[in-house]
Amino acid sequence: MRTRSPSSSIVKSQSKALLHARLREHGLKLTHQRELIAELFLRQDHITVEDLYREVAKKDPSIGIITVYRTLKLLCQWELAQERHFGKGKTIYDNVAQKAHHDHLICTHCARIIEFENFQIEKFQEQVARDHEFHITFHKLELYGLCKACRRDDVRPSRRSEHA
Amino acid sequence: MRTRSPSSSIVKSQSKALLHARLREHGLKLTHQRELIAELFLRQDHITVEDLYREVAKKDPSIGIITVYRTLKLLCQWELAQERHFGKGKTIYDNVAQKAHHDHLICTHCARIIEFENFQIEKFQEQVARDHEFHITFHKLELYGLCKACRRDDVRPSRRSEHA
DNA sequence: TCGAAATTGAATTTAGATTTCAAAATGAGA
DNA sequence: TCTCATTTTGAAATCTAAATTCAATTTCGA
Repeated sequence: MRTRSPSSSIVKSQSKALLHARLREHGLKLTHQRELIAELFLRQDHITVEDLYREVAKKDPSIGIITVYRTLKLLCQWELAQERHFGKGKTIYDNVAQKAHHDHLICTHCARIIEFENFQIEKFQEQVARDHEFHITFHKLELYGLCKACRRDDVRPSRRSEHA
Repeated sequence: MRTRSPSSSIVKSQSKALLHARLREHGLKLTHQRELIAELFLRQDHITVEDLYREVAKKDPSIGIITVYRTLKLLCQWELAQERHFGKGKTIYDNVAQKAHHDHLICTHCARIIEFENFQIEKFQEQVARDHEFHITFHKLELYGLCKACRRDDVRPSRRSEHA
């Protein structure tokens, strides 16, 4: 798991304050479970429930995976997290608290996910929306294919073949 | 369910020939189940397994939903269909046999799906891929928000209703 | 037509996610 | 600080889409 640039103690106090504020806003209680789950979640980029649960369990094995589900759901409501569904598998939760929206290049061979931002694309998306009198609240752009490393390995696209 | 412009008899014979060809290529057998499922699938734009199963059952109630799953999976392998996951719910299968790739505007209120194509966006996607030495095989772009009608209704986000 | 091989459908299984509910924790007011 | 209504928790049960298993059936080349 990648670590963010700010030291984790800063992230920790920031995220705790953020969490506390949101909880108060909604008349909810600050439990140590929520605190730990949110802190660990906000420290990384994107994670599955399973993986976050595993991280949480390292610090406090008494916390159940259901609480992880529930807390992530809360974070989504408050737009600190966002659900993402790559394929039919597990849901991935993106940390959207501390950085701008980004899109993904997804390697169908090694499953590596590369993030990118492209202002031009966003601009044309807005144009499309205007053309249809549509109001965009969020978007998802995923480019699937082979990453640099997997192209070099000359892996022939195992099951899925060309399409673009 | 929308009907395509070509008369269904043309679609039927086209899809039958297409299916037959693909089956032969892969040494698979042409069963009347596969024929019916593929024909009904290729006649529309996008559909869930459940809905396609219901359509199939109208013509032949003896066909099981598992066969619909299996046949759609085959169609995906041959790129006549493409899996799509809007949210965490059921998988939607897109009919990609007869038309160019398109992207989607998705209304989070009424669940209406508007298709669009934008050459400029595709161009910049290619640029992004080049920058990362990535080879794109396919992509998914979904713009979520409120459609024209739902904006006008000044609706507050409630439960989402049926597909248009 | 025959028979090997593929396919089918029902039942079972898997896996992610949600619901239920009694017990425990939280926090606002005294 | 203490009390107690309210919220939250964790385990188990449940739900759902989808995959797997397997005996019976169908297909298709010889």
